[in-house]
Amino acid sequence: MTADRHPVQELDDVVHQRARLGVLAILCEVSEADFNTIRATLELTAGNLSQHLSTLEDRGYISQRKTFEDKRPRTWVRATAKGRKAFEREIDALRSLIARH
Amino acid sequence: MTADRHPVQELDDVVHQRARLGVLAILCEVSEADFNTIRATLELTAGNLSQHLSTLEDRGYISQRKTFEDKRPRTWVRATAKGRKAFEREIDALRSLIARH
DNA sequence: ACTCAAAGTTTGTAGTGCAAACTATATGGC
DNA sequence: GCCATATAGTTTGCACTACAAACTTTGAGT
Repeated sequence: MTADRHPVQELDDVVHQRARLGVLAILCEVSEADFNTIRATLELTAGNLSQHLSTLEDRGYISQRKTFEDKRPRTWVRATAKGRKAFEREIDALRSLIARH
Repeated sequence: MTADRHPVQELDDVVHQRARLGVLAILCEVSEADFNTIRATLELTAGNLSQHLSTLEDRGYISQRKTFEDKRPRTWVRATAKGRKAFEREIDALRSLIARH
């Protein structure tokens, strides 16, 4: 009788957060997205997004690429393999949560 | 061109939290559960669960029924209609998130 | 009586999430 | 040229949250 864990226990706190979940969701759809597109899509303030990206980067879930386009700074973001895996795990956990329902 | 909102924007912060999501998930499976069963299922400390239940109660998502059984206090918890609806909305949002994937 | 256990609640602290304020560069009037 | 406004973010400061440790209360064992 293995005490099966409840699906919510498989959730990663870094991933299971509204803004960051949105960021990873976007970055798992497209290979790369720029700061402002993410900001607008999720309707976050720039400051808020900036911090969440740092958190995700510190965890190795995303990478940021700072470029200049038309002499203006522009930040491109992409999910790392680790980040994609973490997102997959979240999705799996959510799937089993929904499946129970 | 309606700027469709991203699914994560539909997530309710009170519901979209590991512990509370677990509580609601359990309470939407069974009509009533007692404090310690929830605590053990989700592997939460009593103090932690106590607070999350208060949060959910303040929001009107659950109701608590304090009883005495064998002269020992025992707390029974159930989801309110409002709580079930909130959980449904969360599930719907998660479903569309997963669907995109 | 004294100790241990059960069932929670309250309290204190560390961490998180958010927007306002700030930095830096570019563009448009005048 | 210089000031105002815009763009693209980062840093800072505060309010809130989440967690566990400490506490409360009653019961059972010896």
